[in-house]
Amino acid sequence: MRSNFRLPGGDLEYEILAKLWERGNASVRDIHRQVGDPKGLAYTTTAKVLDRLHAKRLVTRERKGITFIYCARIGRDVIDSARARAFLTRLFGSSPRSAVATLVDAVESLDPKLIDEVAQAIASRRRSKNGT
Amino acid sequence: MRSNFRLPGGDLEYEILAKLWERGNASVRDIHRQVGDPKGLAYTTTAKVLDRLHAKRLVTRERKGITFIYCARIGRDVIDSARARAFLTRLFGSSPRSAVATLVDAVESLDPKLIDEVAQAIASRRRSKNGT
DNA sequence: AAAAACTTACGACGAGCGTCGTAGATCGGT
DNA sequence: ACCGATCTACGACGCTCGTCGTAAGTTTTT
Repeated sequence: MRSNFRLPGGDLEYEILAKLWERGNASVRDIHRQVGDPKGLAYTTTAKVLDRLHAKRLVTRERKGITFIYCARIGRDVIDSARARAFLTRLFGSSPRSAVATLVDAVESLDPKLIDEVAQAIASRRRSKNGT
Repeated sequence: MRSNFRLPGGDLEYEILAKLWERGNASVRDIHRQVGDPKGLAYTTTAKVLDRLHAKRLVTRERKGITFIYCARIGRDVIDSARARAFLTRLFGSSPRSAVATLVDAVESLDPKLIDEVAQAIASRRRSKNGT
């Protein structure tokens, strides 16, 4: 197989994984305090999601007494790229060309300023590619 | 409420809707021949999806004898924009800035040529915005 | 030690989708 | 009129994900 893990498939999973990237490691309680609780979720919901993340091999966990300390196993860059590619693949479908314009429109409608960042990202990419 | 319909939530739904945009209108059989069958799906699968599309008010249908003739009710532009925004919103999460670079990377990794199209789309957008 | 608080394990439910199978209605050819 | 082909309706199943509740240990507090 290509990869050893499965992507976080939902928003909550991703958000919790993100918190793990941010903190380095954390217990269910920690994550719950920072993610689940503010959303009004039950403690066991947070625990369950962390469990699924573990089943997907996205995180490791280590016992510390009765508690598990979770830790992201896959880097943010890896997941983010894969996720972005997955989104784009779905969005582009069979006609990438026409989807590009739609995508740019969407970026602009979400936040006009972001367009400049896109342009900038492309520009710097080109600089580093074409020597000079 | 904001909108009168629900977005196609899955890839098959979207693909079938796309075929409807392409053809203007079609029966289940038509769509099945062009989408479902090539994928090895059962006829009733195609029918069911068209049914769900109808339940989501994305298509209209009109009886013609015993058969239904389906027709897209919402324009492709509307759906595509909404879909693109939904994707981006999920992808960006709380930090749009950093996600932009990831997105550009992903576009490039899928097809390097697409980057040029993005740049072009942005350029033309700017032209039409800043007079001149 | 007994009670209260906390931890993980696990089953469950609903909703969304892809996917069928079956049932009942209808059409068409012989 | 009858049989087979075709159409729609609908319930079902598997899977994913968010969401809980409960059970069963462990730790802490009193």
